[in-house]
Amino acid sequence: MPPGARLAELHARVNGWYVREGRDLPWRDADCSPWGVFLSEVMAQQTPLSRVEPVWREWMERWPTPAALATAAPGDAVRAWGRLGYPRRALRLHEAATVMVERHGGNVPDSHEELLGLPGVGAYTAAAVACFAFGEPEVVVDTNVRRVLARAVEGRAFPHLTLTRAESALARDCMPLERERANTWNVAVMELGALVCVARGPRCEDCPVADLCAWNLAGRPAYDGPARRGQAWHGTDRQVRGEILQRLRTAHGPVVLGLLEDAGPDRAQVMRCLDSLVADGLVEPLSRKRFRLPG
DNA sequence: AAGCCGTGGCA
DNA sequence: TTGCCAAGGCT
Repeated sequence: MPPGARLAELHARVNGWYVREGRDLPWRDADCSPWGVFLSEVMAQQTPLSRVEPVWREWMERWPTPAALATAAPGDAVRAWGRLGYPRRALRLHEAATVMVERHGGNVPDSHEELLGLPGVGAYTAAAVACFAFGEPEVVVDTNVRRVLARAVEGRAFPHLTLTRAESALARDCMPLERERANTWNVAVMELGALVCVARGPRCEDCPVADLCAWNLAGRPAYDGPARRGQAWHGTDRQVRGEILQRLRTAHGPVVLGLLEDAGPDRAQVMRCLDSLVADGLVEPLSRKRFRLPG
């Protein structure tokens, strides 16, 4: 990307904006544990932070350390997950806590590589935890960062459908070299994407780099790439799985099959979804006709 | 590597 | 109402 002076200006503006406007989220507190950061990153996957915060507080109070969660039944994690969505994340969090106890002395590992070895942790989460919990200058690329760079640098309304090598390289090249600035930059760009450079209705009037933004300078041209295919919902297995799990969450003990069969209009589909939930470890069959969250 | 995996708010 | 989108990961 741009020559050094332009890049330095970008860093100064974005980092300065973040210091003024960044949200005071609990996992951003200086005294928040790495476990708290780890929890927040997994909960935030594909999930608005407004929904994450109350659940995060409950979990931190109930399971303040990896060891505490590892001691709980996986089903307790699934129930406490509530309706955050993608409940397999709750299961993986429980598994990750177990791995931390067994292989990392009960601590969240501090390297990108070790973090990547944990269930439910991919490139983004590993980088985010290494950076936000341990100060490592990893390249953090999430949907917000991708959108900000697509606009500010590439002059496009949205990034490509999938993360490309070129995008990762661009993100790396845009990061400040100095360690502390790099750490602030990572949160700051994400925050800018979350609050100002949003997907729909970007608030360019409030953007600290509007006069440096390639997309804004080009007159904010419309997105011209391939259509982003939205995911269907009504009638899908995901909807039925969600309904089955919700019934098990709200029940306190085992639930008989008869109370699950009408979780969707198609009984065959419901049975298929029940099987897939069992296969995923989200549901435990006590017999052919009684089910509960995994104990 | 495209498709699947929840849920709810907002335009 | 319908579709889009949200601090992605896994197969």
